Amino acid sequence: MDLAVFDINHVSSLAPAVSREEAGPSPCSACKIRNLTICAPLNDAEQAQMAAIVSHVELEGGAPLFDEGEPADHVYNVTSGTLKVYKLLPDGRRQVTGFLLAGDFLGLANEDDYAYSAEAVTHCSLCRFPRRKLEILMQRFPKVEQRLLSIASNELAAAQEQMLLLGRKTAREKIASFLLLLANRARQRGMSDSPVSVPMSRTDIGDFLGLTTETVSRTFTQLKQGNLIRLLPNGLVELSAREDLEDIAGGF
Amino acid sequence: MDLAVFDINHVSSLAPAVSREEAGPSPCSACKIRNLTICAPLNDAEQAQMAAIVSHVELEGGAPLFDEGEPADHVYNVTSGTLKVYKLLPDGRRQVTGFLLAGDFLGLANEDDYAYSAEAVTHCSLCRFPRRKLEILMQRFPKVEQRLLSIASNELAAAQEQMLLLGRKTAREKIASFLLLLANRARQRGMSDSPVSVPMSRTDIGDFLGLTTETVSRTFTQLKQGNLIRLLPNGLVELSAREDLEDIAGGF
DNA sequence: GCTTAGCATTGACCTAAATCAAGGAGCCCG
DNA sequence: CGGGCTCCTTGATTTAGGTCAATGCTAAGC
Repeated sequence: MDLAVFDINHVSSLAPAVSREEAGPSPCSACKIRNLTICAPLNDAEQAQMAAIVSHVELEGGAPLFDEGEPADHVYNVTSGTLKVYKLLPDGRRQVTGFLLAGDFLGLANEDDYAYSAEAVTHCSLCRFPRRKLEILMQRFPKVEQRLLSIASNELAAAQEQMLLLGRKTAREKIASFLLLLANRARQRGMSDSPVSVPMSRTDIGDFLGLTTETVSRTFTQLKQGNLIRLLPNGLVELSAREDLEDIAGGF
Repeated sequence: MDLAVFDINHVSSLAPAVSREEAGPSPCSACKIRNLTICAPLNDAEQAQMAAIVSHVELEGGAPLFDEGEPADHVYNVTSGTLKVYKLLPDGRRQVTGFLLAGDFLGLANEDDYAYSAEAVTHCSLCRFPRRKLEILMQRFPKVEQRLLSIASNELAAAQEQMLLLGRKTAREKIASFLLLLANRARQRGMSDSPVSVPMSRTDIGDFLGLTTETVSRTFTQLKQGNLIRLLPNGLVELSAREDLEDIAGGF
C-alpha cells in the first residue's frame, strides 16, 4: 500500500487513527493519485505548503469518519479504499448519496456542519485538511479553488445523473447503471473494470439505488441468468456483456 | 417588472429575445436580487466590468433556453420568473432536477456540453454571460470564483437532499417536502410563502419528485382533505398547517 | 355562446418492488 | 468441529404507486 509508512499509527479499533507528518520528505511527492486530488494543479513548492497542513487518517472497514450535523472542521481526500456517504430519515430509512474511491474529495460544506455522514466500507486511508487552513491556502493558490470548483461541477453533474436514476429508472436499469459506474471509476484509476470489485453490501447498494436488499439480490440473479454478468467470489463481478448492460443502463 | 426597460426587445415567439446593453447606466446597479447572484461580492467598479460582458434574455413560458448536449457557451443568472432543468431517457422518461427562481445560477458545466436541458416555466428574464469571458473575469476577481464555489456547494447539498427524497420518501412526504421547498425559497426572496405560488404543471412536479401526474394530483387532494393545504386559483397553495407538513416532509 | 385544447381530477385495475419469512453459505472463534 | 455470527438468496404475499380510461374545468378563439 502506498502509505504503508503510516501503518505504525494504525490501531485496531473503530476510532480513526490520525498521524501528523514528522520531518522528512513529504509523502505527497510519492502520491500516485495526485492527479485525481485537489493537489493536482500544484507544483512541488506549492505542494509542500499543502503537505504542511495535511494529516493522515486510517479507517477500518465499517468505521465512521464523521456524522451528519457535526461541525465541518475538516475536508478529506481519499487515498485508498472505499467509503460511503449517506443521509438518514428519523425512522432509519437511509439514502447513500455516493461511494468514494481513491482521489475523491469529501467534506465540502457551505454551512458549518456536514450535510451527510461518512463511513468506511473497506479499510481506507485519507488525507485530512483543516478547513480553515485550506481556505487560507486557497486564497494564496487560486488554482486549488478552481480545482475544487471543477470537482464540485463534476459532482453536480453526477448528482443529476443519480436523480434521473432514482426517479425514473427500473430496478434492472439501476443495477446495470451501478455496475457500469463502478467499472468506469475503476478503469479511471487503472484498476480492473471486469471483473470489477464490488466491496459494498447488498444493503448499501440498495440504499444507494433506492431499492431493498432483496430486490438488489434478485436483480443480480436475473442479470446473471441472462448471462450479462457473472458473480465471482470476494465481491468481484464480471461484466460479460458490457454493450448490453450499457443499453439497459441507458434506458433503451 | 424590474427589467421592463428590455421589453422593447421582447418578441412574441418561442425564440429567446436577447439584448445587449447600449451606453448609459448599467441596469445592474438597480438589480434588486444582486445579493443572490454571482455578482453579490463585487463593488460598483468591478460590477461595471461584469456588466460589460453580460447580455439579457427574455423567455416566454414554455420556451427552451438550451438542450442537453449543446455546447455550454453561456452561463446564466435568473433575474425573474421560474425555469425547470431536466434530463431525458431515450424513451421519453424525464427527470426534472430542479426549478430555478430569481437569483439562481445555471449553466455550470465542467465538460464542454450542457448536462441537462433548461426551459422556462413562466415568463423569465436572465442575465447571460459568455463562459469564456466569465472565466477570464473570474481570474481577475477570485471573489466571483469563491461565490461560484459557494453556490455549487449549496446546490450539492440540495442535490443530496433530493436524492434522499427520490430514493426513500413516500408520495405524501415528497409532496410535503416540495411545497415547503417552494415556500422557503419564496420567503428567501421576500415573496409570499403562504399562499405559495406553484406555477409548474402536475406533470412537471411529478417529474421532479419521481411520481406520475395522477399520484401528484391524488396526493394534493389527500393533503387538502386533511386540511393541511388549500388549493386556491392561479396555482396558489395555502399551507394551512405548516408544522404538520414539516413533520410529514421530515419523515416523522 | 359554442368549440377546442390543455391541464387537473377521479375511478378501476394492475404490477414492480416492498415486505415478510425461511434457508443457505461463508467465517470467525472457542 | 460445531455454534453463532452476518450477509446473501429465494419464495410467498402485499401494497404503494403506476397505468388506463373517463370526466371536469378553465381559458382562448371565433
